[in-house]
Amino acid sequence: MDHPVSISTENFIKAIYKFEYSESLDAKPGSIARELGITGAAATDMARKLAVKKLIDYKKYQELRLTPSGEKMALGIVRKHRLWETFLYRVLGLSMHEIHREAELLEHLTSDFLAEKISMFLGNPVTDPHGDPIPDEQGFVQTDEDCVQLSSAESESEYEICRLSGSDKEFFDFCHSNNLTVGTRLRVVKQYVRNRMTETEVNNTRLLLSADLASTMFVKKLKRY
Amino acid sequence: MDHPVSISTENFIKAIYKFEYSESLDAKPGSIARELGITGAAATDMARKLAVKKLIDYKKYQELRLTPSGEKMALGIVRKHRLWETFLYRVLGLSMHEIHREAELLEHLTSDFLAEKISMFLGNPVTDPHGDPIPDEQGFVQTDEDCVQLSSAESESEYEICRLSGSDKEFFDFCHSNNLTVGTRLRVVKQYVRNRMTETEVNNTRLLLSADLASTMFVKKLKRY
DNA sequence: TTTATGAATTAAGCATGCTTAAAATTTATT
DNA sequence: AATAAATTTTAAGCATGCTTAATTCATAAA
Repeated sequence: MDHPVSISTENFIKAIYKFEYSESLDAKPGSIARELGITGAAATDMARKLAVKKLIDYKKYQELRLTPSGEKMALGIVRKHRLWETFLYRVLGLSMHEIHREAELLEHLTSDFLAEKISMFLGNPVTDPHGDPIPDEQGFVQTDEDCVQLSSAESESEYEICRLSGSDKEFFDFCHSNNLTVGTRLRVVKQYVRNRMTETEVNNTRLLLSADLASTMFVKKLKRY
Repeated sequence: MDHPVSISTENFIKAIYKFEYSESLDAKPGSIARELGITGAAATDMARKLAVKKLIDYKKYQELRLTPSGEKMALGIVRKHRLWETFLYRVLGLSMHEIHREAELLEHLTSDFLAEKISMFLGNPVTDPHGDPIPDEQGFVQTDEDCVQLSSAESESEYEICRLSGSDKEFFDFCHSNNLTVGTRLRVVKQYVRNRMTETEVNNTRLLLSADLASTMFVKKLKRY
């Protein structure tokens, strides 16, 4: 009953998953197409096919939504992706942007069997090096409710970085040169809603971050004791 | 100049490579098709396409032969396969038949970059757990000239197993239950050429091996001092 | 409310990698 | 050497995953 699917399908499902749970992005064919580097026509086409396979719910001109079985598939892919990232980072010592690039490929040809072996080897980690949660074997994600996108954090409050979900080298170069890592403390100065920017103070430096950037960074309110 | 190729193409190239250097197998479309589980028609079709891409030399009704660039590609895939096998065996502790199954998939989505990292991590090994040689980065294979297929070994001579190139569970079950590992000593009693069988004596036991089996086992003449 | 703009959809077409069925060719057998 | 058997090739067809171009639809602006 568990027919294997193509790499294209897996990437499509993964993109929908990503967009479904993003506040700033919608899961319409156009966005998915942009994400995957294909035309909108191809995305519509794929949407129809995946609907037939009961992996997504699809009504014309509406947003794409994963069915339970589609979501299960997405979580399986995300699990493999993040396990590989953790493994490549911890064991082979690859850098943050390298692990993403390699995991992006390996995730598709990794058996459930191998994923378990990797997970066990790593001591069944619950987050990857970015701080992103790793779904468990049953697809259960341990979400940190206190963790919000920096772009929607409260002004004039103290936070601690809990996830840096970016993937490209530029992102990590930026983080590195500003001493931004998981655990770094910062203060949200002001949200410029209209201009889609977030002003923060980190290490005595003011940073004005675009919403695109600020939405890949997750923060948690700092509780002082 | 180094266009990426599909997984189907990689497997096809790899099959030709395997058959080209096998004494008992020919590299004609039919054999390749059988190996890959596709029809002969599909194999002929693919042969024409790969010839256009200058990866193989192909003349109708003739054996398929890799061009230098095809061979380079084959060696790259074999390198990744054997590096993964070694890695999965040593690091994750998978068994002999499991490493083959997983490496068979991973090899196709492994970048040259990652292959180097794995190789370095392992201390640039020159053979995998089967004893098969791992081509180096430039595609150079360190072949052991003394190592021959058991099926073509000399009668009434003492040998030592240097490679067990099988891949399926049954093969390793057989090896295990007869105490056959790399390094095991054996005596070739007689080659039954017509009936394609090899008679050996190992651990005081007579074994009659089919040519199919005996050609996946490589042995080296024992030099006594 | 009408219209303009952007997005989604449909339609037609193409390359890949297969299939089955029929024809051509080689190889083996007698 | 003639014929039978096996293999290879060709031909036609199909699903996948894309493309471009034309069309339809939704929405936001006038």
